[in-house]
Amino acid sequence: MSPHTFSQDKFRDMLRDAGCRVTSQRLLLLQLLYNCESHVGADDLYHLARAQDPRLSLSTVYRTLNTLEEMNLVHELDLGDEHRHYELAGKGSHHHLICLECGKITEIDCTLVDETLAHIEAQHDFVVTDTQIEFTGYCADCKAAHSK
Amino acid sequence: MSPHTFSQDKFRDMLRDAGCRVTSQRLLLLQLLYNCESHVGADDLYHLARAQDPRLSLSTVYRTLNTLEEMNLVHELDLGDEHRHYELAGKGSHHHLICLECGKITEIDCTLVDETLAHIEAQHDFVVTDTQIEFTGYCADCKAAHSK
DNA sequence: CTGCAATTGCGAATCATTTGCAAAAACCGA
DNA sequence: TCGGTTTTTGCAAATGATTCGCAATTGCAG
Repeated sequence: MSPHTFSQDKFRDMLRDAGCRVTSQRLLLLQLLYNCESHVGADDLYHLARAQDPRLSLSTVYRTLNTLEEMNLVHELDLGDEHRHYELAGKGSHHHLICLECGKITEIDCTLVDETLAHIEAQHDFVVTDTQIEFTGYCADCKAAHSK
Repeated sequence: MSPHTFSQDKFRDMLRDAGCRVTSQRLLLLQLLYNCESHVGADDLYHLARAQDPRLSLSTVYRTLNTLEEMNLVHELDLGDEHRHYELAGKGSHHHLICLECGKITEIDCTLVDETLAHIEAQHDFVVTDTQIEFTGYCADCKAAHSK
């Protein structure tokens, strides 16, 4: 039993409900995404996964991530970074503060966003299915150093 | 005189003020960015530019875009798309509605955003230098077709 | 006008992500 | 439980966007 093993049955059901096969690779990746405090890159996930299943390939990580995205089990984040990040759907918000100096990414929660969203939907006759908000700048630790 | 030729002198000054050399390539690219209704990809810009200067290279487009970004004359947008988009700083907001069906990107303006921003800065002791907000979903034209 | 440093163009390199294909697994029904 | 069928996997090679090395060209200060 690895640390933090989550009921595999839940993942099994999620996969079946979405009409796709339950494989050990998919279960493992879901498990890892679940254990992650927040978003991970495909490559990070690959290395984490290899620790438990050394035969798993990077293509499988990408393919699985795409599949999970299509069935809305994970969300894809396009941070300003050079590669995509992913997070299990339902965990945390999709709003981030990105520090230009140290690169730290902080997840934020903001009630005003819901209001904004309602406003947008009404005004533009648009159905919003996903929201991504990023504020780039300097975090508390770095802003002093930078303003100098 | 091409249509919409904007005072090249202004661009010339912007470049000089930023401490970099004024080249015909940079002026051309700035001009094109200025004429664009909104954001363009590097490749789009390359093709537009080749129409006027067939010897300009794609590397130059990328290099120029990066230079202009560093001096804050253009903003880089990371839409969910597979490649980056750019827009002249000061033009339009950085908030977009992206339709998952037809791919149309609509720029939006939202006053609530400023409020949200002030809130964030205060609460997280973070200095925001750039904001990027994306709402993904289905536009007026596509939502009927999709909900079926 | 001259010389040096910044910029360009070209092609080759890189990096993340995707794809083709044969082998391996999962699932459905008997 | 056992095949047969279909989906998934692993591997290696392909792709597409972006960057880099380097020699040739250009901008600009003196």
